[in-house]
Amino acid sequence: MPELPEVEVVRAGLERHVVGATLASVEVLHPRPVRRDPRGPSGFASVLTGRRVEAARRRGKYFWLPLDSGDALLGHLGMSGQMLVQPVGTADERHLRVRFGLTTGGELRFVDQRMFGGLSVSTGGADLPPEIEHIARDPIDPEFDDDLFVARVRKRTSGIKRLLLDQGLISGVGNIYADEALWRARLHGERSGDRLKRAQVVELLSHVRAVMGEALAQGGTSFDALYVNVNGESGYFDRSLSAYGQEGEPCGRCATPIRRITFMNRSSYFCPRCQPKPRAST
DNA sequence: AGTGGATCCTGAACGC
DNA sequence: TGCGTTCAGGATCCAC
Repeated sequence: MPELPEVEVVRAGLERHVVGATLASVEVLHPRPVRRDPRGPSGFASVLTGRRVEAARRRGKYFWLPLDSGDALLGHLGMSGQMLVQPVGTADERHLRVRFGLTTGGELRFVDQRMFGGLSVSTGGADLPPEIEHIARDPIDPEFDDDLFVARVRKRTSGIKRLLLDQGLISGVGNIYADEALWRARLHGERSGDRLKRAQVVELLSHVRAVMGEALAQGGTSFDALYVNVNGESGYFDRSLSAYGQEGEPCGRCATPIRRITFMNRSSYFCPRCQPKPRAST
């Protein structure tokens, strides 16, 4: 489940291994991953063929490769996507969806089991693809505006976990790191934004940064074989998790068993003692 | 405009 | 053994 640290590892891998190469061939093996591209699979392939990759950039969990045409190849890994650079002749991965032949030798491959991710060509999107203009900066971005984030959170009545997952407010935070940051901040995810003190939101933001920073230092999180970076190497961070996936395990602070509840059709893990559920009036 | 729930997708894990 | 159900979740879509 790639979150921002994993996507940054992928971006860095693309920068190192793909920038400077020309896409000599493009082969779409499944239409779904290019569903966002209005050109369709064949148009996607033809507009990319022969283009040179000039950079590798990222905002939140999106990455894009500006091209010598002024367009950009925009991508998102979804839940299970991978960008792999493989030698020519490497056996096809079971869920190989798109293959790019590179003039530098080797192939860039988009592999995605569940196909929540995808690729598309953004017209004139070299600087910031218009498709992702609504995505906020991430908290690692030097231009992230802390005061603006705090102010916006404190005007919203949604639960703080939903706000952390709102990519228009803050990008790059997924389910796992949201739970970890909330545990560190001792906040229940259902606490409404407008009822949090300014200092509570500031502290929560610092925990989000810390969790991301630790994951980035370790090369991203991996919980199963689904996430692999651009070279096919998995990152490991899972031993550091305090809340996510820890149902029934003792809280690291107070030893109360961690609980799991369903939220937005996914799981939320929290300590019922350190992170008390808000009362209806609070 | 903000809110909250549904939806997409595959395959591993689970229950009977 | 086999078949059906549940679960995982990022981003988008939609009704209110």
